[in-house]
Amino acid sequence: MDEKQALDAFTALSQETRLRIVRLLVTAGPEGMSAGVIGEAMDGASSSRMSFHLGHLEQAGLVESRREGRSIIYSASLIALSGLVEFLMRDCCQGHPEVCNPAVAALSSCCEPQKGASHA
Amino acid sequence: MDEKQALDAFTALSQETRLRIVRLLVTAGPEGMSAGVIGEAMDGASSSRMSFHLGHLEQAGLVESRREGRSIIYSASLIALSGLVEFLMRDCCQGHPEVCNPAVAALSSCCEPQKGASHA
DNA sequence: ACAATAACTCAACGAGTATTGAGATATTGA
DNA sequence: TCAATATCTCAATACTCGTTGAGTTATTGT
Repeated sequence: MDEKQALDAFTALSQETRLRIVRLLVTAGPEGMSAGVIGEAMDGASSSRMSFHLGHLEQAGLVESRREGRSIIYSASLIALSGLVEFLMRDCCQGHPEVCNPAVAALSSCCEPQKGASHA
Repeated sequence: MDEKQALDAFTALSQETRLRIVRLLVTAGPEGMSAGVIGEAMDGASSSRMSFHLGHLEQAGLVESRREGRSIIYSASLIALSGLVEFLMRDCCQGHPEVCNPAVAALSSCCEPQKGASHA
């Protein structure tokens, strides 16, 4: 994750519809959701609007897509989201681990950390 | 952290100068840096430009300021950054902890997690 | 092949944003 | 109080972004 990628990701996340899409796809997990189903969840957004935002998110690397029949299925890229978090918080505790730990605790609360997870 | 706060934060982070300021302040820790010193680190940005971006970041809740003599000292709000991460990644592993752990590992690598940290 | 469904592409409009430069406010030391 | 330093405020400009509506491409079942 370099600065340009991070800027693209934050730009993508700074728009209401796109932020909602990403959060929806984060909860949807690896199976993802079709563009049409996502559009209905976004107050019935038009197809061109969904296409614009989903394309934006894909170009920013935050979501991935695959075709399944007539539908295109989108899913969140957890790798990209992790990289973004790491980019933003890198070197957050130079000499002060206590100011950084709230972020670790917040993210750890999402799921039980497995001690075996490798450390990029 | 609600949706509006998150959108403001991502908007603030989606601009090159502001993203650099936040990352600089994250590494600077709680002591922070003066507006002038930050401006010099931003390729000598003009004072009005720094004021605009620092004000934007403060309004978004990502940085805090205090006056010290003639200078105004800015520091990153780790609480806000943690809240943002948690908002983005909430419910990231419904039934699939393995897809969420890379994010935890990325952030944990920032500093050694202390097992005592309370879990918001 | 044809019709229906799902999603994408494109051009145009209106709204919001970053930068600049000049000027104003706050603090300090002599 | 005066000059110097540090930062903020404001108006004008150019730039970027989101939405809309019409049209296009891809896939499926008959």
